[in-house]
Amino acid sequence: MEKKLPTIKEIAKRLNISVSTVSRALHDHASIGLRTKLQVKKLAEELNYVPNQTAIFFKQRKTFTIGVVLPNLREEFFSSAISGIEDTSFDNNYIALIGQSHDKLEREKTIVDTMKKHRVDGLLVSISKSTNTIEHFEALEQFNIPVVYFDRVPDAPNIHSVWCSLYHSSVGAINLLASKGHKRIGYIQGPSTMNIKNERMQGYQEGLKKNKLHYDESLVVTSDLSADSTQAAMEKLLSLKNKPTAIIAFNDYVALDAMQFARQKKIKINKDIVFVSYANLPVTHYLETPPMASVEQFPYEQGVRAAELLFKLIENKTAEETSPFENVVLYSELIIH
Amino acid sequence: MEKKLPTIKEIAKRLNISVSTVSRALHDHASIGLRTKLQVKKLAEELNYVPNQTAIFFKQRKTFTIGVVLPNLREEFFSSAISGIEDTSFDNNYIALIGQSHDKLEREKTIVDTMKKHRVDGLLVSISKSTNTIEHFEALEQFNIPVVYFDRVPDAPNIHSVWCSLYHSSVGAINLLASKGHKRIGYIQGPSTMNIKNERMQGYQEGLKKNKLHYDESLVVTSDLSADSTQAAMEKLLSLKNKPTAIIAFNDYVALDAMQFARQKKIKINKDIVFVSYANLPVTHYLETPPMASVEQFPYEQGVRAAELLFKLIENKTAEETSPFENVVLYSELIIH
DNA sequence: TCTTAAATGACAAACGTTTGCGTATTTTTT
DNA sequence: AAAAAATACGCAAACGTTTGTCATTTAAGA
Repeated sequence: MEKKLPTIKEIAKRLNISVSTVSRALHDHASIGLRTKLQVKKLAEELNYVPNQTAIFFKQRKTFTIGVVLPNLREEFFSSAISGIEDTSFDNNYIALIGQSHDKLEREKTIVDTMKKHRVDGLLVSISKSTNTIEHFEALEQFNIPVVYFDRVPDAPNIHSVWCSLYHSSVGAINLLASKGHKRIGYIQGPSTMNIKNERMQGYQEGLKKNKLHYDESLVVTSDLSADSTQAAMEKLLSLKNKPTAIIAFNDYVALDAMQFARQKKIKINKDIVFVSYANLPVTHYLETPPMASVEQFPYEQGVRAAELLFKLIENKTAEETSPFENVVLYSELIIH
Repeated sequence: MEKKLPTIKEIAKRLNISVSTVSRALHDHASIGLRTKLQVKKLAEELNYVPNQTAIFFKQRKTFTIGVVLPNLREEFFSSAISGIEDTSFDNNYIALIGQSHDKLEREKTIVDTMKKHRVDGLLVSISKSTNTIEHFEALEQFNIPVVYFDRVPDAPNIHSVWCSLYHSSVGAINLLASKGHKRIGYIQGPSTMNIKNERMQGYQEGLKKNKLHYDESLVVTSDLSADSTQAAMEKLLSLKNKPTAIIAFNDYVALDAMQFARQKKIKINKDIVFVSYANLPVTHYLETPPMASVEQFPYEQGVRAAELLFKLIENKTAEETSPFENVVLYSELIIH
């Protein structure tokens, strides 16, 4: 039996007053007498009345819900980010809907569609690897749904975004390595399909230049981030006549895979080859031979800032102000282990 | 300007037909002529019409939304679980709202309240460490909102749950260690406040008995799971006149902290002391000296099963069938590294 | 040609709230 | 004591859909 929940109407009927009076009484409206207010509240309590938010959402045209779409919740980076998003949402009385694109454009589109249907008040997005168009996000403008991109930000004008700049830390990594005497510095880069700024590479090149080191293309290899691919990339580096003595890895996982492979090849980590990587995952602190340094990208903080920006946009929207495009840049930090 | 979105009403007006006709046309109802259907669909397309789900949710009394409340999204265990939950929700056309209790009962209650307001169709819960009552969940029954607990399941009757049994793997861990000749096996247990079954301990004791080993209370120490607390626990174990040669740790993080502390004390991991722990985090595979074995608890799978069960309950509810309480038990696996 | 049935579509109620406006009663002011 | 103001509440519309019921048109059967 789908038993009906108590409504405002029910209360009105029992008390023989009108629904509007009940509604106002519940909201402590000034025009309702004290006696009535108390009566209404008492009965509401007794009946276990809870306002039907779906009705309210519908009427107010506001859901206090935001959508978060990102590639994969299992990646520590994203789960930290969403943790920040959830905390911020909680503080602002919003709640978050989640969707994983699994790096598939089609799925990303479906999710956006679902969230649109659910009439989210705003959207937080970290785009998938295969996202080569952001039309599906831009279409949300029609619906007055602001979008804030974070971390994996599309390279497009007129967007709101929060991301973490890796440029100076990348330069810093090279400085660090150069100061230790390294001259041959390899770089395992990520897949090129990613439609985002390539600050790691820019920093790498700039760092080399600053330290008067030669940029050698053979020292740059690519991994699709899978273990196999990373191994293949390492193999290339290790087969060079002039091997690198230091390697910068796209992220900690790549570094871990690379280090494991190196160990198999009887190479001593932090002696024969040192590593620097990105992300600064907590686990690296437990390693006996951790990467020499890691670039912290503050995922939690990014989540917080992105959510804050989104809420600002949502408020502004209601206030009928058009806000200019805002792009928040956090600065990564090179953490030396 | 809050520009109004196109509605069914708008379409009706433009086409000079009634809203009901438009609605039915859009739903391919049999009683609408082909001509009209095409006309309606064409105009809907042109206007970029999207049905207002909040109106539909409201009317249908169904939101196709589920709530997920768990302690912390940053923990790999939970982020994996929620990944499974999201994948399953996606396949079933549901979407998930998330809330982190941060192991605080008060916050857990607030979240449940918010989700109730949002009229979720069901709830997935992994209780917080400080949850000593489940009244706030039981109250959802009134609202016809089914609840499925997963992993951290309260020790209460008449609930639906999905969890992973650790008993046999715990026994198995002792068997493994005993077979390697270990006679002094320490155990770093988790906080006792957790209101859930203590299968690790039961397995520990049973394993000892089976292997005719003495249960020595001094070999059992407690950590609140923080690094400091784990270190203190280790200190106790290491200060015993008769030190353990093997240690079972509450989870991988505890093991990692313990191992790090042991290393500082110049103890050789896997030589002087071996570790066995729970969770089987991917990162342990990258360690030079990983725990000897780890108990895999299948968080992703738990999420999937819990979501599946919840959807079943939601459907049944609509079908007016009362389903008996269902408790799904997955079996952990002792993974030997 | 007349009756009947099928096809097509309009009307209106309902879902639970909020809110602008109007009205009746009471209180205050002069 | 009459007028003005404050107090307390009801009426009805609106938000965007879906759906049961009823009315009209068209086609088909005899």
